[in-house]
Amino acid sequence: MKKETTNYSYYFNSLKQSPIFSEVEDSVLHEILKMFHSKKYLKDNYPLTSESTLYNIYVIISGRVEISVMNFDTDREYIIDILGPGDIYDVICLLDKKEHDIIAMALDDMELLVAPIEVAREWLYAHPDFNKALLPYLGKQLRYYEESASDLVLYDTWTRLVKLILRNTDSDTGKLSLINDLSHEQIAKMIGSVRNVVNRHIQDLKNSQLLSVKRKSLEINNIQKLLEEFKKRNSFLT
Amino acid sequence: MKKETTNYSYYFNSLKQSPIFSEVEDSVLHEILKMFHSKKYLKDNYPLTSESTLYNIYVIISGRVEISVMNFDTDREYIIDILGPGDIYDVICLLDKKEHDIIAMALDDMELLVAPIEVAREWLYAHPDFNKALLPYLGKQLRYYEESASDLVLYDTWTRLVKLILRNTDSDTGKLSLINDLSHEQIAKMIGSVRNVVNRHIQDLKNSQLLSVKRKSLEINNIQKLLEEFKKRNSFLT
DNA sequence: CTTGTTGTGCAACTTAAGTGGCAGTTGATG
DNA sequence: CATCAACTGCCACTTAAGTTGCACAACAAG
Repeated sequence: MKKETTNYSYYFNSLKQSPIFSEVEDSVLHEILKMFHSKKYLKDNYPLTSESTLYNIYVIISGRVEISVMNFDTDREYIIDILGPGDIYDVICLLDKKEHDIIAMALDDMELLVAPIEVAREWLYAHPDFNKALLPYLGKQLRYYEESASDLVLYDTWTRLVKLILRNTDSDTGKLSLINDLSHEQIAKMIGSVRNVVNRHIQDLKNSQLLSVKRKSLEINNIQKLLEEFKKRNSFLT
Repeated sequence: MKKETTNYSYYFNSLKQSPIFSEVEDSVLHEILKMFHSKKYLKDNYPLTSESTLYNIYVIISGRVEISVMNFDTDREYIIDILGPGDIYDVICLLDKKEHDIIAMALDDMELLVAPIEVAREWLYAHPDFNKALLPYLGKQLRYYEESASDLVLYDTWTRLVKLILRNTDSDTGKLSLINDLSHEQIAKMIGSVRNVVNRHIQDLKNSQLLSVKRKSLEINNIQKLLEEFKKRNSFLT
């Protein structure tokens, strides 16, 4: 992308806001942005195929991508993660150069930056700031995946659902973000369960006045009471 | 550790065999080894506390460590991973400096190398070879955790058990390694199930002549037949 | 050799979670 | 504004997986 490109400074500032690029010096960031070009995708499209991530690296500028895996024998699906602005994809391919067989679907209309992944690997050595900022990002990913697996084994579906809700609640406003507009089906796939079970729990939470439920929208009524109920069921988690 | 230390060359060669240090130049590796000292722990001890991993980094020279998490309300335990010679612990703390609350138990008598973790963080920048070798290691970890979570959602206990067995089978000798001497209880905790269920499946596999079972020992009788049975139950995994 | 501990096999049972089905609602689309 | 697809709420039902309990075997330690 050339400096003259329309929206150049918009993309530059977007990168600046990503934790991975924010520590990189402006001059280096201009250097890096040179190698990117922008792409747009519409909601419900599949912008990041397993093939393309072997050769390209993507930075999300706006919109969300749902990353999932399928069992085609049972038609069961598990949403591993939802990526948003500032996230890099696919970080695993960046590290080990192997194919990563997943399904990536756009949850919103999206803007991405794309660059050859081999070039991004060079940045790791040419730009220590980039390298240095990537490591904590990887740590966060490792913790997230590790906790996902642990939760699936150690907690029941009610607890996993409420953990998901609490994790995505803005502590200031008390509003849900990132998952606020998902269907029960999608929520179920995020916690490794099925729509029906999630719906049962949501009805219970609604009946105990803890949640307000509308089509594709959850809202916490009383976060204190919700936390209390959570602790009652899982006393050891303090 | 000084060059004069007994077993210095033994430790040096052990590091050389770890994928993370094998690419590091000898002179640099001597530099690195300077900062380590060795420690021994006996089977069934807890060598790596969550506290100690904030300040220290460990490299396993011999023996295995079982990494697990607990739900103290239900007494359920999940064995996240088993680390062996060449593995670093705790890689997550190395990346993000935060506490990692897990239980690490020695499965064998063990030798470890210990160094201050802050020093190891400096190596990342001082020694590009070390940095470069760490990244694929992190990629492997990410894939492993991601697959663990996916498996828990997408596959039944039989499939998870057989996947565990197959993953730990040496493709040359056909023998089990790493998990060969675990109890059914431990195997269950690795696949997120319970002893009783694992035992049921193992009896079935024994009755179909696929496994030989002794106390704390599993052996595959006919890997071809086992793979066939596996495919029959999970046709889409080719 | 005896004793105690840990691991294994097996059976009866309970239950959380998943399946299937359907009616009613909502919102998007032409 | 009529139609259709997607989402939701609620049933009754099934089942894989987990629980409890116990007898016996293997091994380790004194």
